[in-house]
Amino acid sequence: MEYNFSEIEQKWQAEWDKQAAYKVSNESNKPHYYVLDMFPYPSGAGLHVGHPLGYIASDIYSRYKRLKGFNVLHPMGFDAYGLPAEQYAIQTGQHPEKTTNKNIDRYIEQLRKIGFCYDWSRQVKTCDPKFYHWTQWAFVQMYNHYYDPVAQKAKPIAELVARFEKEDPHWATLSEKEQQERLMPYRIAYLADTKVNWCPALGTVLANDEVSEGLSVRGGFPVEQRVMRQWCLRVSAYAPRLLEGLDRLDWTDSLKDTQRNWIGRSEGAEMQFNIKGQDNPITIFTTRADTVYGVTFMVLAPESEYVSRLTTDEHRAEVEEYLAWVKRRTERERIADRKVTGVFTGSYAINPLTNAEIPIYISDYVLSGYGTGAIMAVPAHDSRDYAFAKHFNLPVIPLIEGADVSEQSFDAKEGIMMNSGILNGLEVKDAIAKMKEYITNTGIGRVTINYRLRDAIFSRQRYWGEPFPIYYKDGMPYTLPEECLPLQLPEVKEFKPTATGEPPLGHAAMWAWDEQNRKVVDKQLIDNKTVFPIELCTMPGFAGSSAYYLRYMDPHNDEALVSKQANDYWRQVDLYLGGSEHATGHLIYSRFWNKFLYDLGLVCEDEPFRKLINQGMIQGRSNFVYRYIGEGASGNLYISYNLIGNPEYKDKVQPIHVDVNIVHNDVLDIVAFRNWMPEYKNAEFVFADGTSSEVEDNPYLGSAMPKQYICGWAVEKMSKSMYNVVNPDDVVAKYGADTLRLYEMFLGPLEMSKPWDTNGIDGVHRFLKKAWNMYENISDAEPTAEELKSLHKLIKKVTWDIENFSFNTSIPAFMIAQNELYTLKCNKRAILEPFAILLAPYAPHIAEEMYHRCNGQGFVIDAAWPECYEAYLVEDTQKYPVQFNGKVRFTLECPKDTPKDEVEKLVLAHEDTARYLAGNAPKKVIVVPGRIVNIVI
RNA sequence: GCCGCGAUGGUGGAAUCGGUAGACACGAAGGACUUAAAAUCCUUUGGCCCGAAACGGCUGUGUGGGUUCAAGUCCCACUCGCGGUACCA
Repeated sequence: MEYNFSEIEQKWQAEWDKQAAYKVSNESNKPHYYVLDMFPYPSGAGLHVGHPLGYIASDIYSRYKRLKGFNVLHPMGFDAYGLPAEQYAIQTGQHPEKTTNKNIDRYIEQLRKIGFCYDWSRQVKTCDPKFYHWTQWAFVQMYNHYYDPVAQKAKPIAELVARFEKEDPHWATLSEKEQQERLMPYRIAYLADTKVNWCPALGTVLANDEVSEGLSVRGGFPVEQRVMRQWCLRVSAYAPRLLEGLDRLDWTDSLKDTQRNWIGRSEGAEMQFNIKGQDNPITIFTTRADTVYGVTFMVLAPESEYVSRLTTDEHRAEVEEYLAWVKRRTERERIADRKVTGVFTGSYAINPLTNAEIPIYISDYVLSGYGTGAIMAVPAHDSRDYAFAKHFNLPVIPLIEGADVSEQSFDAKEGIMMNSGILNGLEVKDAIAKMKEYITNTGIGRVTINYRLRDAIFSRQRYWGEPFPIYYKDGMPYTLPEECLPLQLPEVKEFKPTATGEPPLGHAAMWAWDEQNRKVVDKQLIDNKTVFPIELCTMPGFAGSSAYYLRYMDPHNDEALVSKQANDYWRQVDLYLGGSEHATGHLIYSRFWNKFLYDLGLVCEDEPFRKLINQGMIQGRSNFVYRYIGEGASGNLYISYNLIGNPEYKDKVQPIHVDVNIVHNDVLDIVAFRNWMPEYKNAEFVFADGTSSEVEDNPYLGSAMPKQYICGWAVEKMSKSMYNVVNPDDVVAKYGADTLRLYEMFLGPLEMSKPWDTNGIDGVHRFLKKAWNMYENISDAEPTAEELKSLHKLIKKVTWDIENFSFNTSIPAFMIAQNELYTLKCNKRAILEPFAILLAPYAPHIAEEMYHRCNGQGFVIDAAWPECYEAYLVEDTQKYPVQFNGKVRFTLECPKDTPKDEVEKLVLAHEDTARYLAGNAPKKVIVVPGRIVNIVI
């Protein structure tokens, strides 16, 4: 009976569809479990074999949970807004919606072939007005709330207004515009002039997590700093809760650490330094209050608000020149060229403890966005201050005993203080505490906590994103009424910025808000009395992905993002799978967004993702042919990889990428190679045996055997240009979805990055074939002890593996069990039916067919997970009582038919162990698996 | 620089609580079947050594130390690789 995988897979996929086997209900008396994959951005290239890795893992877990009797929510959708579709639209004029939908269709088709148990009826896509309705709605809520730092939660802006009305007699006298301006800095979604990452090539601003080393993450274009009026989200207000919440999550330590670093909590103190000849002091932030006696200068960030006040007339020209120079530099230049620069302001500060006069400088190594944008410089104990001091010849005062600061600073937070007045003789840790106490008591400063996490810039000067439900009246923003949402993305003639530099929505004709009639109208009607302009920016990519997991709970609800009942039932994502690259972006924003909704009482859990697993990246495994470029080279001759180290070819070959799809087990298909590209049409080879003739005479009948050309290989990123992209469709066509699923898991631990190497897929395919063959003539006979042992070993192992996400080690267990059962010629239903159920999460199609061959009723996906009975696993052993040195009596457990002299040998072999055990008097210790030594004294 | 992770045969990897290192698979070599090939099946496969034979000996998990009756696993120092982050005061 042949294993016809494509027939089996098509049959069961159709059957599951027909019976809506994966449709999930929100009403069930079963326990609930929510398994989620990070939804993909549907790129034009389609899925490659790396994408499904996490999906397969989560699918296995979902199916297992279902077999364990849970009502499992396992949905899939699409993060449909994104730059590539818009860039493509600018180049080709094709509407991004069209290309996006096309890509989504392709993704769905590819995903369906792999046999995932998604409830497709719950599919979401972020560019659907029914979906972004709730993205816009959440934004409106953020606009209408402020963060109360005392209560540590978001509250309606109306409460703030009420407070102003009550406490501030001025409030009533303010104009509406003035009132709005006053409220703006409190709102959770607010407009502000901020320094942003502007990417000229993309024509948009980017969030911090979208920039890496001065280049945009998408596209790698240079980014520069600019001050612009932008929508921002007050993520920083949630920093303490985002940090604290990590302790309650079942995430890996490395991911939590990444988030902790990104949030960047640091305890320190703000201190005030008086300015010589001025009334107002300046405030600095430091974590080293203990070093205040060693301050020899102060430094301001170039953008600091103190700069203009502290610059004296005689230094003004020099300062302005420096500021202009700093402004001209791109972020990238600043990172690449880190030489010491700076300029003296002409002013002096007074050290509050020593009363020394210390010069105030400006330098771009101080950042305006962190702390107060001004520092006290302690060159002896900070390497950056040290470099600055050396460059400008400023004094260095060592504060820690025994620290040599003649060559470099001593940055470590340890040692005994000296030259430090009241702190002398104290350990650094105690000195910090004492100085904090001192400055608090004297009013010089106060203890504060600083966070590195900044507010998220929420505007994008792009077309393909969610429009802001905002219009402008008298220069101030107003939200559209909630019942008018969603504000649909309008059509535009062009996807580029307008001639006047407005974002692409500037091209939209129907883009004005008629306040009285509550509808979108032609922008020519704008009169700023009843008809107003609408916001031209759109929301960033993370807007739609921040709460999508809630939408799956109740995807067709037109009244709310998610109903109270649906949210109360599913609560939160129990298991979330995705790449670790989202650690500082999506996973922060989602947590923030969820906490905000929690504050509003709209969701019942304040953390969205209880357990999170990062699957590793699948890298490409490229293959190479080696073109001969030595003497007399025709440019047409390719040397087999095993020969390129030989003297005649060494350093005379050039590696060339070859399509991995025409290479099998590193052996090149030479016919396919010649047909691959015209330039290889006449390719000639030196084969693995060192000869050039393509065939070998066959001793039988003189027919010809082709010879082998071996390709080299390397691990690289999976990409078209390296010709190492493997398409899951091809693998499914050749081996079947079940083999693909099994093999992706077999490749290695889920969380590790590893190259995709098709070599070896035959192994798991063979396993399925062999397993399949056991299901030919099924008997009702009673299983033997051996058969039961084999099965229950497998149950124990596979159950453990799935619960611990160690999917890769299950496949060998299946192979071993299959082998044992095959050797026992086992064809018994009592064994084979549970075997099929165990296999079902991994290889659902073949398992379904196997299950039905055992006369299983219904679907295998609804069967009950078999239970492991330890009684079947007991080793067949016998106990031998032994005397040792006349003092210690122990029982040796070993296989039943071990001869007597063998037992004695075993005892002697463990003499040391026995002696040790006797001395420490333990009860029972495993010496060697299967041979247990019980010591009784 | 800082934080995190990793290093085991020709290859991917296993060893789940400190207890027979190399499971399982690929590849390779040899064999069976076959006119031949594919498919399938069987044997061998970390290295070295002794031997007529073996349930034989030695060595072996990046390097150097340590703890332990026992270390791939724990501790210290280092080397290399990967990922994140970077003037965060």
